Amino acid sequence: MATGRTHRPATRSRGIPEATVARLPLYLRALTALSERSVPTVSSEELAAAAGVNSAKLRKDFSYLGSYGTRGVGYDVEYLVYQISRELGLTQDWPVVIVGIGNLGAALAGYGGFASRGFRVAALIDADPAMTGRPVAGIPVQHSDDLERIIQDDGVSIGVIATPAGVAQQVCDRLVGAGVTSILNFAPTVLSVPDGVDVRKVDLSIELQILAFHEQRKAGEEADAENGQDAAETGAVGMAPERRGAPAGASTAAASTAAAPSAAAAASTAGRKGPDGDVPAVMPA
Amino acid sequence: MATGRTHRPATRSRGIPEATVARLPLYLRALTALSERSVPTVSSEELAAAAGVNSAKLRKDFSYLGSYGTRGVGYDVEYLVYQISRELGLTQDWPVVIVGIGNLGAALAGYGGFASRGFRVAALIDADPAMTGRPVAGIPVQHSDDLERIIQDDGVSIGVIATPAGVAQQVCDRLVGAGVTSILNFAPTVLSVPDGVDVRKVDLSIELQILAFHEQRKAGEEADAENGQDAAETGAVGMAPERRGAPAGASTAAASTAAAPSAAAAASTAGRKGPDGDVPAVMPA
DNA sequence: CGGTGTGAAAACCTTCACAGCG
DNA sequence: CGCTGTGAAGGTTTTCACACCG
Repeated sequence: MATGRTHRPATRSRGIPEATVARLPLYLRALTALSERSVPTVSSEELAAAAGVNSAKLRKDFSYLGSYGTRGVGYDVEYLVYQISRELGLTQDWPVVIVGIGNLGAALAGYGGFASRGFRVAALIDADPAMTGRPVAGIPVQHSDDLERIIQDDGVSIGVIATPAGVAQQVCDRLVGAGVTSILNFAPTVLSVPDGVDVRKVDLSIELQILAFHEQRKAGEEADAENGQDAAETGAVGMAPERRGAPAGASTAAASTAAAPSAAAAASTAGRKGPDGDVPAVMPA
Repeated sequence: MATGRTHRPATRSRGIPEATVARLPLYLRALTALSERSVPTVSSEELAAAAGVNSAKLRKDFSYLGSYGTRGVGYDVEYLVYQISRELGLTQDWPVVIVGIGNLGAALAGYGGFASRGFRVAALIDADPAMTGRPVAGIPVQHSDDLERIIQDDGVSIGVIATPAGVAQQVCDRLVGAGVTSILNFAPTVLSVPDGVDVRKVDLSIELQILAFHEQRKAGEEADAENGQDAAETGAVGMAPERRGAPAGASTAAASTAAAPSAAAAASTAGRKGPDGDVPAVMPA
């Protein structure tokens, strides 16, 4: 799903499938909510609904952890919370450092969901000397010169990168060099890391792009009386810009973190709707 | 995956597999970078490396879009940028509203990766009157009373929810009611939406939990000379807090992995409805 | 020759449906 | 009876490997 390098071809013997691991946090969240409301037991059906999956999947997932339910009754909420927490490694405390204290880094620093799950923000690190010492979410920002020392002193094994893309790889290298073996990357870049280091990435714009894909599809369907496709190949195959010379219009912007415009720019050449600001993007019925 | 409800059992005829759609943005990013460096063509091998996938997968992915390469040569960078952009629906402008302007909402508002891919932040909306009118990332915050009007006036079909979990569902309902058909949810809650509405979620703490799982596994491996598993079922079945009526005496719980309180501990002590809960990045409702 | 495009095989994940147990 | 736990079926995704073409 997100591992940068790291092949891990098959999870060892008692391996829990990746897909299952990725859902355990969902179950845990739903269970924690039930626990707060002092609900003692829950059926696979109910819990599945609360977690947004179907019950067969949930039961199969739990079957990888062991037989923790009671037939005819359901699951003991507290017991399951404990089992899943343990499986996820949340019964221990994980010190985490966040590197890059911009808007996003600050948001992460203050995110309640970390602390409540055993993740302790051990340090905030930024390369800007003007930030040094300033408290963000109650934690003083430290200068990146001290990165290695901080990692080692606190025994940090998980690092969060929230820097601009341009420096993400070198920050990553330093983190890894200092002993970090898991990285959560918010910078829109592919990080390369040695074997044994896990990388997961979160790219805010990727999710939006996936939504746009489906959104576009919806729009197309409406007007798809006889037209076979999304006008994909209908008459489009030959309508690309100019293959060679390319538009190259308003490139080179070097916005903040992100890459470049060009994507949408290329479109302007083609026959699509006007790229102006009033495109009626799928009006509701 | 992330769809809250929405079955979509099979993508229609000309359907591109979901897994492929999810990777198109990665390719696009890599291609955009090449385009900026004026690289004219690229092989599947090179592009795959830049995008962090393997080349067979990339070629298969592209084969769903059509035959856009040249055997013996590779792919024309500009041409591919255009084709992928079009496929993703990025050749048009997508107005987006962000609801909940806390730390995270503010970070999203200023995120360069949106604008550069055809997403225009049409409005920032918050329920706190004190925020109203205040510019964030250059855009004035509007009050949530005007939510419906804003959506309709701007023809917004994509909404981003960055509110606390507690109000996410009602914000969602209002967005959908006003015509939004795609939602990107940052609140740690399962949203339910009517058919035809897509929901994708990003949960910052889930990614960390998945990392913790693997991190724990690494730690276990080191000391795994003869010990079969993570002590998972070895003798652990009876070692939960108190199970139902089970004689809690057995095997001193928490002896192995646990020992440190935190997530599980806090949860099992019942009560706890406290402070943080699951709020993403702040802000009152 | 070099590299794409793609059937076919393998791996993985989800769903079904029901045996079996509390 | 009700609900878990799970083999087996079905579907999707990844990988292999090679035919084919510029």
